[in-house]
Amino acid sequence: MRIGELAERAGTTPRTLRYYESRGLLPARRGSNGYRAYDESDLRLVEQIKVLQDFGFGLEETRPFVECLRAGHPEGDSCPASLAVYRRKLDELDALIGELESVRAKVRGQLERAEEARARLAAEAELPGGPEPLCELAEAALSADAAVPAHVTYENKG
Amino acid sequence: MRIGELAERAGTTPRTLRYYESRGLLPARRGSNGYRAYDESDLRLVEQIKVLQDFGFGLEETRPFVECLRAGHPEGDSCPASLAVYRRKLDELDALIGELESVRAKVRGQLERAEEARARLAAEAELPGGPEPLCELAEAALSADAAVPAHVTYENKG
DNA sequence: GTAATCCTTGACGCCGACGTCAAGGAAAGC
DNA sequence: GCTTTCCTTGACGTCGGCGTCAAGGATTAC
Repeated sequence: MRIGELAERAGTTPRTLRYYESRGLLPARRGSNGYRAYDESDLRLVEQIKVLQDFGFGLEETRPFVECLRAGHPEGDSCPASLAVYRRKLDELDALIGELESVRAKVRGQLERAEEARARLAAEAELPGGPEPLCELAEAALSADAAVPAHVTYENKG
Repeated sequence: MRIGELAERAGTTPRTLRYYESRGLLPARRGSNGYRAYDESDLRLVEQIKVLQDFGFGLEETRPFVECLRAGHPEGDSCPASLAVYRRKLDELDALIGELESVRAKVRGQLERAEEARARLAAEAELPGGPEPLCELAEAALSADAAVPAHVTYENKG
């Protein structure tokens, strides 16, 4: 099997497979014409990498699984090193999820506080003798130096 | 206030502040010597950006907050555009957290399955007439072509 | 005065996992 | 034989948010 077929069967691209090879994850035999030659076991390697990538594993983290398979084990996670990666990833996931939930709570708190503040301002505006109700955009336009910035200069690009 | 002082007071670096300016987030007046000149209101802008960055907001997502402050509003989230960003971020966070929890469940399942498989193999090895207990590493070393790859070729680096 | 520190702009580096383009050889269909 | 498709290597581009270095001018401390 050549690189194009392996890529198609694995649902990826030749470029990706060459990249894996460059990282030492997917060594390839060569035919007499210089073309890379793969077999079914290579398909398993690529599939293993794909599954882990979908889990959010970095390429380096897939290495123990790939080497486990290449060593002849039935599954990529038949080796202790792979299990260690699983456990480390679970810890990372727990930490990350915890942080994200903390952030979500804070953002939600900010949103609620800001909405309440706006509601208060709106209520005051309704009251007789309240402040002039200024349009959001109009307010911005009132101060001259706060006009739309036309200077947007991107780095290294003009 | 010059850029170094503002950076220090905001807990960031001059490079970062120049970067914000290049993105149109933090316009700076200039002194007669060409130095950037900032005041307390600029410190508020930078602090607003920092808070949102800590929440995981991208720089572009902080723009409505910064423009809101620059328009003279009391808070960066006093404007509807900022609230919209809050809501969008909450949705993104919910989606992301959900995905991560799904991945965590899958990884945990994989870990448990793999641990169970190893336990079964260990138990079989204990039984009389069971298979030869092969060392994890020894097994890998047995197949010659699966030896440690010494070819690790990094892209564009040798 | 002079050395140390601050400021300026410009430009390249970094990380990760590839995408994309280029120049050229091999293979496959007709 | 000819065209199209596939393969090869090499090298630059992408995205975000800066870090870091370079060359040179301004300010400040002593």
